[in-house]
Amino acid sequence: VSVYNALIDGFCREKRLQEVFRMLDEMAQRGIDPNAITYSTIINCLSDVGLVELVMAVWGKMFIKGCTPNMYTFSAMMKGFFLKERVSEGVGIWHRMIEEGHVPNVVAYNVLLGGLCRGGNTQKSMDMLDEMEKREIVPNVTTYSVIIDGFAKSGDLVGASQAWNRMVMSGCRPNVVVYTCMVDVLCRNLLFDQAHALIQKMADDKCAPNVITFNTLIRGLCEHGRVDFAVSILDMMENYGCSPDTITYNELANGYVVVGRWEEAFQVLGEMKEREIQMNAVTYNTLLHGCYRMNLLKEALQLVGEMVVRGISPDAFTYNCIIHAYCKLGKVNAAIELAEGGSACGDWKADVFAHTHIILGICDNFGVGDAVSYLQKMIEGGIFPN
RNA sequence: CCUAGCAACAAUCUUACG
Repeated sequence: VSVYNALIDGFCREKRLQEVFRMLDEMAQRGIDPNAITYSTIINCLSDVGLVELVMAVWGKMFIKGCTPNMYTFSAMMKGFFLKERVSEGVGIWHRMIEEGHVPNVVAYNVLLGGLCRGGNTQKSMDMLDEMEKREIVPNVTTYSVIIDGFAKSGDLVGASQAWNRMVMSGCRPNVVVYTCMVDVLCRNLLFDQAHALIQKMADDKCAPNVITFNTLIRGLCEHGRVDFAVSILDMMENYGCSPDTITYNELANGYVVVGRWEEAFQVLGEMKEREIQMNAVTYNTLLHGCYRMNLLKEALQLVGEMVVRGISPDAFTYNCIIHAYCKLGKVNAAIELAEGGSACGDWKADVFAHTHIILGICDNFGVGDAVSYLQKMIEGGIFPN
């Protein structure tokens, strides 16, 4: 079993699901019973890729085979529901775990708190710290980072600060992740100078900022039109011995797009090539979006061509951006053709975003009546309107 | 009794409408 578990774990890390299930079959053929580790590994993997239905199928099969879930299994299950925002089902797993007499550990709590935060209940997750104390489970730095990130995502600086204080009071030392969450919440409150200062402070705290910390600040600045300030952060990074990565440059390109400075956005692409920073689909999608905003159709087509030549596959963002452009130009039929002719588009299938663009396009060009029938067709096609 | 051995948690980029 351990050998198979190790193999399954390897395939899981590479997201090679067919092989994972092939291993399971092979085990059955050889009469080797999967154990809780096997199921936990698989459920965790499926949860990570968002296949909740499959998760539930494996979970059910585990019971049929007479295998009992342990803490790892329950945590992996919860994570699967939470990542899909199915909070009540995740909490249901939690209660079942308790009922079956398991005493949750820190990791299980961290998963639960993360789920509550995702569901918009960050305050509740903060209150759970009391419950943890009662059960004599000591929150760790991950616990606090989950909560602080929850507050950060809703822009709640007061909440984040309270969680931070509680962390410090409990004697838990912040690490780079927690600091980065604080940088994030400061940025969301437009307190860029404080975010900048915090990065300097963390170094004194024997906690070196990393590329994610800087990217967080750069993203905040770019999002709010402060792209020049963002560019200056590159120097700061250098001082801290931190090299910009693909995401850094993608953010800067987007920063220029946001303020309509498309030439400089393209210069970012040039710089990436010069410095041999790997471009990815996001890089091209960002510029593509910029092109359409600025009505640069020739450049847009060139970009798609360059993308393909470099072996970067267009993804849903790419297709949706093209569909959006077609609709804006009144070429709704071309958009529909692209959405329906998924054959030439690899794995891609039109999603809610694509259909929404088309519906808006139909409204503008053919009237609401046709849009309603299109919506009807979309629903019949299994895509639910949001 | 000792030792070894497989699994679970956190932060950063791009698309519609608002």
